[in-house]
Amino acid sequence: MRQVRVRFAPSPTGALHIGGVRTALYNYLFARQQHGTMILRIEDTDQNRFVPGAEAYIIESLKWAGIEIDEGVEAGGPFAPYRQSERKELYKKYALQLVTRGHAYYAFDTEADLEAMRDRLKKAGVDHQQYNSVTRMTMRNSLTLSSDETGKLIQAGTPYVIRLRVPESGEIRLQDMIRGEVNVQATELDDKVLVKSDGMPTYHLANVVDDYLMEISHVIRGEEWLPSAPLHVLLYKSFGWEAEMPQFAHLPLLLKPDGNGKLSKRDSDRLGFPIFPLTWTDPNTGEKSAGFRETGYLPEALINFLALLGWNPGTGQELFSMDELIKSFSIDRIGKAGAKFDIQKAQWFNQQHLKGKSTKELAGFLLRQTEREQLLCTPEKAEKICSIMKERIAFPQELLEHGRFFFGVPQSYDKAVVSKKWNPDAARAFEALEKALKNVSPFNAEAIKGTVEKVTADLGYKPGNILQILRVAITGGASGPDLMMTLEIIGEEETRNRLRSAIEKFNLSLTPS
RNA sequence: GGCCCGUUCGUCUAGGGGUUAGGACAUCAGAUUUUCAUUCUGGUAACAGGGGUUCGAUUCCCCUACGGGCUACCA
Repeated sequence: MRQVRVRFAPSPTGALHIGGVRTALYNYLFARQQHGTMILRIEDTDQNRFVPGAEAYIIESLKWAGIEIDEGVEAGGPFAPYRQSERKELYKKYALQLVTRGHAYYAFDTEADLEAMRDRLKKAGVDHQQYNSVTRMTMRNSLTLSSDETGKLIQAGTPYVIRLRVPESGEIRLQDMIRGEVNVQATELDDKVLVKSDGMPTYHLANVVDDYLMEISHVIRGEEWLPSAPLHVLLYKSFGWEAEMPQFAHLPLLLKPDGNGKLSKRDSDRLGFPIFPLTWTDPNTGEKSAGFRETGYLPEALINFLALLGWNPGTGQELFSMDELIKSFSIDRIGKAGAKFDIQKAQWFNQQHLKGKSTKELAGFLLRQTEREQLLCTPEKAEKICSIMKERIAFPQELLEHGRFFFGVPQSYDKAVVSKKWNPDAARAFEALEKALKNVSPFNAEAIKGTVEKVTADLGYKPGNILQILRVAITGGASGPDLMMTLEIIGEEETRNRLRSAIEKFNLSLTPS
């Protein structure tokens, strides 16, 4: 068994898509489990689609997600450079090798020539209008031209591409780790361009050459590459690298939550959830797209969610840490069908992972939020708040969003509860409570509870009748964390203040002005 | 159009020739809770259709339908 070496090879054409994160994750899990190497290679062979900042974005995203790179653009390594644009000359050399061996050829056809050919075939009712073993003999290339003519054209600087010479017949078989055997007739393949007229390799050439050179053992990538996998196999054969050919695993795609099709950026805008790991601003349009990080997702939750989209451990376990995923992961438990992206499940994972955090960690989140808004909060208070808010939140920012009343008098009160529950009895209870609370020492939840019970009992009321309106008086809302703990955190003085001011305001709301 | 891949509750999925087809999210109901959330209990809900093979098919085979991907000098 050879040393496991896998690569994640995105092209820097924009923000890293969440599907890309999953592909990277599966590569990473496999690498770690097999004690192999995880490589990050940047496939920037299309200078037209290059987007500045995209590479840095990819690196930062992977870092945030906890996907560690052993070798690659930033990490370096024995096979540097890891950016294909910096390896340009290399590919040309290999392409020429193919030409020499008769597996590839020069083609001088212009855009118009190609179009004319496709038109002609279309009119003739041919199914695939491609540059292939039947059409190539009608085109301008080194197969139809004499070697003299070819040489002259190249000498003269005529633009040319190098195309793969696909065999006229035969079947190409490939063994996919997820899909089993996949066979394609050679006649279905076209003579793909290997080197473009700008001298850059196409994906197919660069990918195969680099995977060979970098000694990649397993190619784990999205299903969109399955149709061209036979072509890659053919390339390995043409180079004589069959023995070194990696094993392939083509992952099922991530689909739109509703309707059909691949998940795309548009869905994010349309349905209101992120599709990128980090917030991304398109440098060309200035358009901003939401990120999972900024939306409040924990990286471990996103990873957990993504891992289970297309793979399952077979044990029923749903909650995983990265280490657990590494232990349990296996390629043969990856499904074949595309998976719809369900943001609700992602939220659930976030909630679960948030629950798994210690109160101290959560307090850290809260402290950062209060700092940003310049609210006063001690670490002790933050921890107390977090301990009672913990079970109620799905996102860290909800700590403050749902707990704003810990830091100031409510700006408004739940009108429905006030009109329903505010009455002379409640007013009497409030007055009594305000006085009684003064003597509660220490001012803790238990003692407060006792006082509330005593006050209501003395007046002959049921606690249930005033507790809800009490909550509204303190927090403004009809729901929230444990009320007695809330009072403890707010403290005696502030509690009594809010009681007094509530009595005033509630009475006012009773008399219509 | 052609080629390739796929199809179990609304969603993610387990399972596999004979099962009450299991779990999770979502949803609904009940319990707990002063309330909300949590938690607990329970419910609704699926093998795309048609042919084979077989004593028996959701499971194996074929066809159809549907979905997806690819079909660039993009990756």
